[in-house]
Amino acid sequence: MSLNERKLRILQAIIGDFVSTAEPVGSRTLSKKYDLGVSPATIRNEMSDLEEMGFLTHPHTSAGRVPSEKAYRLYVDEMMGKYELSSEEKNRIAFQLYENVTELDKTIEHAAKILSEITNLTSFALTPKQDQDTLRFINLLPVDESTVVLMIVSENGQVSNTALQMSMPYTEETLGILAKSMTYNFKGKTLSEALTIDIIQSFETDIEALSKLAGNIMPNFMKTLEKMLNVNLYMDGLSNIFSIPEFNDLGKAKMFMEMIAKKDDFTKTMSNREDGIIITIGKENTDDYMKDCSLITATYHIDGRLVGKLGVIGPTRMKYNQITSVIEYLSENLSNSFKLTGGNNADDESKKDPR
Amino acid sequence: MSLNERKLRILQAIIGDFVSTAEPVGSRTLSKKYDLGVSPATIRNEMSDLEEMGFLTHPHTSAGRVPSEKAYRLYVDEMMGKYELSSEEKNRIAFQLYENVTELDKTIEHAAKILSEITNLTSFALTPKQDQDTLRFINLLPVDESTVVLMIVSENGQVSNTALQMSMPYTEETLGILAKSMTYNFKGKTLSEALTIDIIQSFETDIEALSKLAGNIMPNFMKTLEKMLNVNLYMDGLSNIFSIPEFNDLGKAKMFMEMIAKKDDFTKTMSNREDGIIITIGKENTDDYMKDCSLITATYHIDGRLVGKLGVIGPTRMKYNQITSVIEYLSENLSNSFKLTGGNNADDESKKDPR
DNA sequence: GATTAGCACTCACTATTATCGAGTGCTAAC
DNA sequence: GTTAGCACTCGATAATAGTGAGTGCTAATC
Repeated sequence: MSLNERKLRILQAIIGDFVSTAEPVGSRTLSKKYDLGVSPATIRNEMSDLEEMGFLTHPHTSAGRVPSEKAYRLYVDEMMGKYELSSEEKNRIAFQLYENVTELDKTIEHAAKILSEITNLTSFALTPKQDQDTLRFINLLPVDESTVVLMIVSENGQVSNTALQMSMPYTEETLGILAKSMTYNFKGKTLSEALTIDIIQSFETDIEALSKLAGNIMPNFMKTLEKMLNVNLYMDGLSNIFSIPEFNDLGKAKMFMEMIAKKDDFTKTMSNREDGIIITIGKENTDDYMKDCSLITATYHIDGRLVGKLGVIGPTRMKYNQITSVIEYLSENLSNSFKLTGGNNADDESKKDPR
Repeated sequence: MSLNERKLRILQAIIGDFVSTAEPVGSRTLSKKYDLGVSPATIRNEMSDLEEMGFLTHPHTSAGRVPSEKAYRLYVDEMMGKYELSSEEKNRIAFQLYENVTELDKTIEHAAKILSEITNLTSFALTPKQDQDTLRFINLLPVDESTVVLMIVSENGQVSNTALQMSMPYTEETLGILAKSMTYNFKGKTLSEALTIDIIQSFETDIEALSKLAGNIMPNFMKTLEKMLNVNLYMDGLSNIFSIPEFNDLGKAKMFMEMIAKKDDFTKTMSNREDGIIITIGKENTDDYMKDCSLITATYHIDGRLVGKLGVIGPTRMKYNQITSVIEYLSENLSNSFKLTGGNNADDESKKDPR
């Protein structure tokens, strides 16, 4: 038994219908809605074959057919035509995204929002892993008698600072020397490399004052480095699950929410996914708790190097073609938007110094 | 008809029972579970009185009684005994909170998490409004030929910086003069004051190079100020709503989620609430969409000045006494934890410079 | 006069049964 | 190979009866 042209057409029609209605589709409906040129009886025979081949299943004897995960995989790999984004979708992505380009994190957060609004699914986005970023410039600035600001600038332009309340005296001069020396020592090292070095050791100097100052500042330096490596997870469209028939029962909705709420696990799973557009359907997902969901993720680049992820999670029944195109377009725009602001500026968020 | 001792005892018993079971409570149950010293028939009579007085309602004729919002209000105002936190609760708050004191935003986020875990409700926390914070120090640092970092330090220790990609030449000297002049002009002004000044105007100088440089930097300066004023909202325990009988129906759960998902509205509502511990029950809430919920919020202080909010939102049936105590204890600890780290340090989160 | 026992009545909830119809699978005719 | 016809399946919906927690009233009791 082979997957001839007609079988493929029928399968495609079933997938299309089921994806939009969420109802098992029967032979009569199919022959009425789609111009297949054969009678329901013939369709029934073909369906029966398709079921035998594993592309369709039966919720129960007297129900219509439902595509299996194997069918979705076939669809995604071979049958899914290119989806052309509507101009409304394109505008939305382009305008709303550019409108919000100020700070990386905010833009990423916003991208997740747009994505969930267009797809009506739950979306998420990860900020780039910064572990390939290298140090470029370190400075220590006296603000007043007891406050020093430690500032770190990375090659990618990440700027981080920490207000230190000093418990020991210092002079502007020693600070300057220390800063220069730190820059000299760490420039060009990746953040993770810098972290693995025994930093305090490496700063033994003969000048006692300097060595003491270094001992004071280094722990904070490392803490800050750690923070610069952080990946942030943003999610949006959580309440969309209530409009998805698959989760139309409290137990399932709850499971979904709980899966999503474990941010650490989720972040890990997502950052482990390969680059490019990746679609995993149902049981293809390695995590047990996602066996009922499909996941579409894409990578976005900044400077052709920094890599973040964004995507959606939903039931296996989803509009793979539309969503894939939207994610693709969005991730391209995201990459571009950061290129374009190049000549301009980039901001850094600020935090409080708890005294 | 007066609220005599016995009526109060009965009312309290009903509230207590209903709060923990979520089931309308009947006279027989009441007389069995609580030692009220009277028969069900008497209780029925009293209940009937309490209903007439507006403290109880009847879902339907043959059901038990349910406390009205008026009853909760009475309970909260007059009958609610002091709830002593269990040592487990205390430990949890104290340890878990201190464990995480690094950066204001992270700590606040963590506080929301602890709160939702202890109360099993949805919690939220707002970072402080910074509008009374004043400027203290402004600096411009050359990083390389085309990159300058604008750094702003506020009196509260907030540190913010922006990596600027310069489109015009500059010297270290002019940068220094401009920074000093900016500090001189803005020191002591609140962030919001600084924002309302026509900043560019105020920087007309006779030195052309300087004036040009200022024109280049000022827009970014203002953007950064705006960001320093931002209030962030953190939420946790969203999936808790699935365990609350009141939301045990998809429609209601959805409404709840959608209400919560409008972050901007929600943030506004919360920051408008008065200081101290505020309990609003059902229709007491001014926002229409919260008419079925109760809200308990508290204020936390930092440096006796900076004020943020945290609280929980849930059904009108909630453990007012426990939750109030937890929130109170948590907000105190939050205020203290920032005092205690005083001698130490405080970090600033870093962001990416998109080029 | 307050309290309580007794009892009829109410009404949500559950289980049971009947009905309906979309859909299949088989057979026989085209 | 395709199709019409038809019996059969089974989930979904509606109708019905039964159950029990709970009330409200009345009359007896303390």
